[in-house]
Amino acid sequence: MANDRQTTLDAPRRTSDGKKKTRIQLKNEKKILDAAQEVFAEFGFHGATVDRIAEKADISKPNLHYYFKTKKDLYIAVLRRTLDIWLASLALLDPDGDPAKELANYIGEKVEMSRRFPTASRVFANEILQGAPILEETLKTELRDIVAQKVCVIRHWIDTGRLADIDPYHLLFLIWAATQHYADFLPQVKAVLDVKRLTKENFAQIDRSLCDIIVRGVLPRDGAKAD
Amino acid sequence: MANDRQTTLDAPRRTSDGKKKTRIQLKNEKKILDAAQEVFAEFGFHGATVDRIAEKADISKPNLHYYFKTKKDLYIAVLRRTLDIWLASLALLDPDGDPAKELANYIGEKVEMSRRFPTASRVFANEILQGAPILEETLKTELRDIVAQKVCVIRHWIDTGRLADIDPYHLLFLIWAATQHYADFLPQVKAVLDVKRLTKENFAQIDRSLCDIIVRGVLPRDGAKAD
DNA sequence: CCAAATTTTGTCTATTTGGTCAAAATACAG
DNA sequence: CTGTATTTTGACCAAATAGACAAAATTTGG
Repeated sequence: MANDRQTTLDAPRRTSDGKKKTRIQLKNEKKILDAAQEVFAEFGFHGATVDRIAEKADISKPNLHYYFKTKKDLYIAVLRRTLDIWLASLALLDPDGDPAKELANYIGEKVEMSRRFPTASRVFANEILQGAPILEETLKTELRDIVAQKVCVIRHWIDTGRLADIDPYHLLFLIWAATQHYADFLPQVKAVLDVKRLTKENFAQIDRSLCDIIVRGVLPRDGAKAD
Repeated sequence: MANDRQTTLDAPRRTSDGKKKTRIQLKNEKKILDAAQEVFAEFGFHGATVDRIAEKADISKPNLHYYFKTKKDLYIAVLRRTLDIWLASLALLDPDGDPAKELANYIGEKVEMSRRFPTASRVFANEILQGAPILEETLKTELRDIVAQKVCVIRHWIDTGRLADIDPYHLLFLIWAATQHYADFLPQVKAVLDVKRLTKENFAQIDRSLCDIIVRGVLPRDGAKAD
C-alpha cells in the first residue's frame, strides 16, 4: 500500500472555535486522516475500526479521539478531503478549449488520479455504494451545481457543432465510471489482466484506450457538421 | 427497495452431503439469500448484521444459522449467485455476429441488469472494493478465462477490420464500468440528475448514450479499412 | 397414528469495539 | 523556571453482535 500523498488544500487552519491550530494539531490530524483514509478504503466505514486507524496512524486510541470526537466525524473529515480533490478536478474542463483536447485532458487527469490516489477513490466509492448517507446533501448541492455548469459547456460544444449530439450527463458519468474503475475495481482488473500490479505503462495504455474510444465516440462524424 | 427477482440458476438441489433438499430448505434458503443480498448490498459485509438479515428474511436468527453456518458462508453463497449472473452475461458476445450489434446488445444487457438487479451489482462491487478477499481466486480463474476467450473474439473483429484497433481488455472494462455505474453509484447519479429515481425511460436513454459513444468509438473509421 | 427426522426458537456467551475519564506527561508563555 | 494549557495514556465500560445449544415444535414416512 503506497502512502497516498494528498493534493488537497490543507485542512482548515483554525479549530472550530476560531483558535489557531498548533503545529502538533496540524501534524497529528494529517497523520490520522491519512491513516483513516487507508483503513476506510480497505474496509469501508463499518469494517474500519478506530483501533486499526489509531495503530496505522501510530497514535493511541484515546489520543485519536482527542482530535476526532467520533469515528463518524473522522469519516466525514476524510470524505470532505476526498470530495475536494474530486470537485477540483471537474473544474479542469475549459469552455474555451478544443473539445477533443479538453476531454482527453480531463480523462488523463482522472486516470492519473486513479493511479496516484486510489484510496481516495475507494473511500468515495464506498460511501456512494452504501447510499451516500453522509454525502447525499453535498451531492445534491455542490456536485450537482458544478456538474450543471460543465454540462452547459458540453452543450455549447454540441450546439456549435464541435461535438456529436450526445447526452452531456451520461458522457460525464461514462468518464467517471471508466476512469475510477481502475482504482475501485483494481483487484478485478489485476486478476483479469493477470498482473501483480498496474504499472505507469499500464496506466498510459489505459489513458490511450479511453481517450481513443470516448473522444472518438463523441466527435462529430466527419463531413457531418451540425447545422 | 424493489425485491430483485433472481435470474440465476437455482441453488444446488442437493445438500453438500448429497441428500435431496426439501421444499422447506429450498424455500428458506432462497428467502435468506434474497434478504442477505439486499442487506449486504446496503451495508457491505462488515456492516451487515445477521440479525438484520434474519429479520428481513422473516426468520429467526438461530434458524438462519441452521441453513448457513456462518455469516461468511452466507456471504459466499450470495456472491456465488451474483457471480453466476455476471459470468453468464459475458457469454452473450457472439463471435459470429456483427461487432456493432453484438457490442450494443451486450451493453443493453448490462444496462438492463443494472436496472433490474442493482443489489447484485452492489454486493459484487463491495467485494471487489474491499480487495476481493473471497472472490480473488475465482476472478483469477473463471473470470480471467472467460474474458480471455471474449478478448479473442474482439481481436478477431479487429484483425478482420470490423473494429478499430483498440485494446479489447480495456473495451470490456469500459463497458462494465459504464453500465454498472448506474447500479453502484445510483445515489450520485440521482443527485446529479436531480431525480428521485431512474425510470425505464432513463435507462433507455442511458442505453442509447452508451451505445452511441462506445460503439461509435470502436468502429473503424469510415474509409479506413484495416489492411 | 406414531416414531424418526427435520425445523424452529429462547436463551446464553464470548468477543469486538466505540467511546469515556481521570491522571500523567509534555509543551509553552511569561 | 514556573504555572498553565495542551497532549497523551492506561484502564475501563456499555452496547452490539456472531454464534452455540438444548429443548420444543413441526413435518414426514411407514
